[in-house]
Amino acid sequence: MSYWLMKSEPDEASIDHALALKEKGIPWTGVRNYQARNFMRDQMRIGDGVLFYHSSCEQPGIAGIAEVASDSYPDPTQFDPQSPYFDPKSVPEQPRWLLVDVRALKKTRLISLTELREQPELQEMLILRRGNRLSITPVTQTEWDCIVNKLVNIVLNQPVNKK
DNA sequence: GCCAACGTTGGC
DNA sequence: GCCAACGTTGGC
Repeated sequence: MSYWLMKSEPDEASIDHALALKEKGIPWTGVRNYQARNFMRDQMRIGDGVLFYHSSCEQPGIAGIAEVASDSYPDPTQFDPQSPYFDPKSVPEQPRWLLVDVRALKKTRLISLTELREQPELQEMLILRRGNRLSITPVTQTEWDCIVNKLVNIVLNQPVNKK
């Protein structure tokens, strides 16, 4: 079991959108980076903890707690010519892009990058590294504990990532 | 809108 | 397979 940080532009899929679809989760469409795809394809497991991050917006930061809700499967938007995520080079026989469903568990107060940078436990966090653009990054147990227990300080009804 | 960082493309 | 040019990301 692992932990992840996943970036979403709130205009497209905010924590509120995700919470509205809580039961089934939201399909994490639009990842078009091989490294991020490989995380979903090779390493994510149902029940993994997810830090739901709002990016490219007025207040970037962690906005909620979620969990991986499905195995990986082909991203349908790659085959849709009307979609901004359409990839003409991908064919259904051999889909290039995969996604997982993400189920939102809790909306949190917004944890800004500034606040994250202040934490000694988070000095090595990938999202805080200069120039990091990866939309999906692994999060360590220490980083998860710091954010969930110390900064957010919430009790999850349904514990993430505990069997 | 700037720009650093880094991924992708394509000519050779 | 190299690598310069170009495109994208995303905080500020």
